[in-house]
Amino acid sequence: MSAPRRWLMKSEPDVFSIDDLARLETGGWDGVRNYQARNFMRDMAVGDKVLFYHSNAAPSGVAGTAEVCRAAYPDPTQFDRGDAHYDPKASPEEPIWLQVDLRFVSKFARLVPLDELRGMPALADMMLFHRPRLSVQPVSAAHWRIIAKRGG
DNA sequence: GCCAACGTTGGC
DNA sequence: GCCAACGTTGGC
Repeated sequence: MSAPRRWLMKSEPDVFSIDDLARLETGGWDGVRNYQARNFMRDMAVGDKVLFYHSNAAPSGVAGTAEVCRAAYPDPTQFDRGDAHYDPKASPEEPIWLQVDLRFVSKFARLVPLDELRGMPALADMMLFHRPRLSVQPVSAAHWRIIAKRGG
């Protein structure tokens, strides 16, 4: 088995925060409606490590870590007419959107804010800065170590 | 297959 | 809440 890969996944803390994941222990990452983000989730395996990023927050930044506890499967909200993420083009026979489930691992002693990440030359090629709207993205082991150290 | 219009993300 | 960036849709 290959070493677990590393990812960054964004969530608005008003909707679902690191504290919510800590309380629930596991959570489903549904509602992703972007093809590139979906494809990254398709590549995930159980045990992959995830930086939990708070977006649209004050401040935004990396709040903790999680791990993939269930590999990609069809996101049921795409079939639910009453759901904000309903997709009329999807069907149970031909699903379009995927989700993974995450298990809480750690909450950082301090949130590592975006502007701090941005100020670090060692992180300059993070996808976070070059694909600012991508909500699921890979993270190198080196970048992971730097960020986790900052989080305490 | 181009590209304008539109909708959404996410920093601030 | 504003709005820039950018992904997606749809007319042609």
